[in-house]
Amino acid sequence: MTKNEIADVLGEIGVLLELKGENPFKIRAYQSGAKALEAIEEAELARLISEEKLGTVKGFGDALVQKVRELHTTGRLEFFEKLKASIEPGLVELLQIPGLGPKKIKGLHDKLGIASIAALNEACVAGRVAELEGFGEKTQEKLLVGIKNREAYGRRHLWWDAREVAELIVAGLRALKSVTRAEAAGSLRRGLETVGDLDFIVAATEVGPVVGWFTTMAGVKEVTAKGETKASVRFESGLQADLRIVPEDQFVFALHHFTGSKDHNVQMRQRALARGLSLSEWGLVPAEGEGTAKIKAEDKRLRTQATTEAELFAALGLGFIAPELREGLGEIEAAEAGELPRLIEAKDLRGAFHNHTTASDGRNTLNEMTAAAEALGWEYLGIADHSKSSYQANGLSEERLLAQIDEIKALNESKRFKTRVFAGTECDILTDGRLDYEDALLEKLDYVVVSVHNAFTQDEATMTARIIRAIEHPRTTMLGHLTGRLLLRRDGYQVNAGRIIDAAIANSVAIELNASPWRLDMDWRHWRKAAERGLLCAINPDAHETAGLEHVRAGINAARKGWLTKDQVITTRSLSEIVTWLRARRAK
DNA sequence: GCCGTTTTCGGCCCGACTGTTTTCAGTCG
Repeated sequence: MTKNEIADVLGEIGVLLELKGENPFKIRAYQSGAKALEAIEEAELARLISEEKLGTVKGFGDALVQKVRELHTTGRLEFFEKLKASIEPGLVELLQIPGLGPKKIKGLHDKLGIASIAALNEACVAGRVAELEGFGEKTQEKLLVGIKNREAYGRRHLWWDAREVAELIVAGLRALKSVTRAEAAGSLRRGLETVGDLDFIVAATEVGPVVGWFTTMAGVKEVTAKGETKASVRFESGLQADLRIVPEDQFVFALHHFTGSKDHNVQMRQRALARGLSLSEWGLVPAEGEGTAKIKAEDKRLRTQATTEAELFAALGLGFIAPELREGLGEIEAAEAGELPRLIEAKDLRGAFHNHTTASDGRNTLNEMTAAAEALGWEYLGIADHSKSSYQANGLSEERLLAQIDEIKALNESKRFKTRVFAGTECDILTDGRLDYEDALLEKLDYVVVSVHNAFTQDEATMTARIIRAIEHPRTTMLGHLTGRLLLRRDGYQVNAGRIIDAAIANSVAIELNASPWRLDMDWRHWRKAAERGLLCAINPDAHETAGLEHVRAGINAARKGWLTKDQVITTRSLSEIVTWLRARRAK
């Protein structure tokens, strides 16, 4: 069984144990085990298991080591199967209804036999839920609303879309007279590829006008909460936004708390406790110990003062941890050791390689795309239109590609733009791993991006071998979207990422971080280790129109989440360095 | 189930909110 499949099983065990009313810390152990597993590479896991070293990884004790080993070697886990059989499958989906946790679900199941959302809906409508002990009219009403909202608004939103909305809201909040500070927090600030809802933290001298503006801004469909210090609204799109207003001296603590992630916060609080301090959204105060009086949060003399997050981290002996790194994946240890990466920034980018024009399925011409790249200050723009087999995308025949090469050559010679254009292709990887053009034609190009666009249902071994064969082709420069996933729409094809990364490193082929907001592929979770081992990243917007070039911003985000530095990203290099790099690759 | 400058047991992050109760359990972030 693969690493990700094992992680899924561990996560599922956590959910099932939750429904069983198990010890929350046991549940957490499974969940953190699942998460830790995701951060390990496939081959690394195999090595740890065969050398019996998995137990040395933080979070894996005897029980988890045994279970992971059983799953890895046999693909099954008796414990899991028995557990699954002991719980009605419908109960799991009930956890998705806000207000329902394991205890209430157990009550509903034991007393009313409810084991599905449909059955819950029926019981609520019939008024049977309100009669239960521990439930009431209001709970019943809330559950009905929750069921309805789940259907209408249950989905997450692309980071890109959420960011657009959030930037307008932050600007609006900052423009209010009583607002001294305003920031977006949550998974949006951490740059996660999809966002559940928006969180805004505001410091203000007066609460009323802020809540008033927030609940009446354009696009608000429904005000779901409105109080003294917080408010929640829902937009037409289904996106929900929460506002929290705090005194100025608490702003940094609230911002840090609501930025999360949860795992990061847990580790930060543990660290605080180890130093005799208690960290919360309200501040950093001496922890209550045996026999000491309860610390009043209002006692300012005891509170740590911080006006920036850097000061908050410093108070716990840490360097500033960028929001993108706050996933509880080792950033605190790195900060303590002074080994945080100097993360790539948007201004570091000098160009990109994977872009389309009207020659295939793009919506802007070569000239328009080049003008747009020049406006962004890019030193170079790579054009990689689809190859002939991508018939649905108007892929280029040999003749048309040759004509495009000439067109690009003429454009460069005309010196019409400061931006240098490279002639490339997004060459289909055929089902058996061969490339879609003959070598003689590929020779004429500055570079070659290879991508999978068909036969998505091949099994993992076949797909992996197919891609590796393409990577081993001497003319291949970089691999396009590793999995072909479309966020919130479809999963990627099955690939063994570890083996493909190995092959790319061995063949000096870069892997693309496709910056299209609905791709962000290869996933940020792979990048840290892959880059440490020497894999080069190319942040490519996969632009199909001029506006699409700006998607590199989403790619920068994902790269930062993957701990990438400027040096690890080829598209930060200058034009002359790129020319040298491409020439060296062609000579290999 | 994990873990150890309070180490092999007894902790494990913290506080608000809600709805239900009449002092608090459950849920949420």
